[in-house]
Amino acid sequence: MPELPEVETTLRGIAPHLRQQTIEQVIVRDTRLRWPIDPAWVESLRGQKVLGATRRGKYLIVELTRGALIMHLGMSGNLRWVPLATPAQKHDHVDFIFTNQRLLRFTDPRRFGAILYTEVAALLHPLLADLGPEPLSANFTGEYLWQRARGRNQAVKNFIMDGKIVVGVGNIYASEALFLAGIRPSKRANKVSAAHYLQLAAVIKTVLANAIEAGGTTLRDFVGGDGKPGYFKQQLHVYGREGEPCLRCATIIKAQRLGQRSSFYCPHCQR
DNA sequence: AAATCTCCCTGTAGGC
DNA sequence: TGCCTACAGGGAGATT
Repeated sequence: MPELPEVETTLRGIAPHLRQQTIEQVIVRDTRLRWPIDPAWVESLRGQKVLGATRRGKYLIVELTRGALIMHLGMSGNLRWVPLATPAQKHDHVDFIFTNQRLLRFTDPRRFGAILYTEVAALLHPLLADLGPEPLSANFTGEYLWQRARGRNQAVKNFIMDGKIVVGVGNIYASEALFLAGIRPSKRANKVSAAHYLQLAAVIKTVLANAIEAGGTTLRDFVGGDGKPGYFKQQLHVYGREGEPCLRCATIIKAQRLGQRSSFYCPHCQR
């Protein structure tokens, strides 16, 4: 399921062939994504040139001559290059065809994903305007996390999964980062020490960077912009390992639901 | 303001 | 084999 590393992997896969290309045609087979796709702006895409592609949190932004596409992969989405005229399969909802005869295809079985168009600066869009810092940027630090945690009584796992605090940390990497930092997921955010937040910020950066390096985590059906799966699953320490021994101390990994999400931790390594 | 809850959706796994 | 149910989860929006 796409978290920040999977979105970054997608971006890196699609970006090289996007730049300076002109949209020739957009085929929408199903408008029913997170928000319905509006046929009015779909038509306005024709003839627009791609100025660049970026990422903000888990949102992909494709800057065009007169606006920008904002895309989200949701739970099960992927965006990848396929050979022109590849027959559309079930859940292949949108095709972008460029004048160089390349085909960018958006697939999303669960349809939690989104494709939006904005004529103002994408970063000012309501969905993006209030997002927290990028975890891999220099202004995301342990000091910042500790400051934001003052007065926060929620579980630290939910705290770091809040996009207003920091973007891109989803359920898998939150569990992994808390394991690597030795912090129990259920610990109240305002009870975590400043020293532990320094650790936490550092491991969030490394776990995300390593996952990007591995091409993301493919649990079931994720593929990057080049259509290939990611290999970070092999490096997961606790996620999905309930009942199995901790890789560090052999204590049995436990699962616990926090904020309607399953969380995994080692009772011995994480306090 | 902060925290929690509900909902959107389909594929898969497990029980019978 | 098929039917049924539970579960997975990003995150916006509503509610507490």
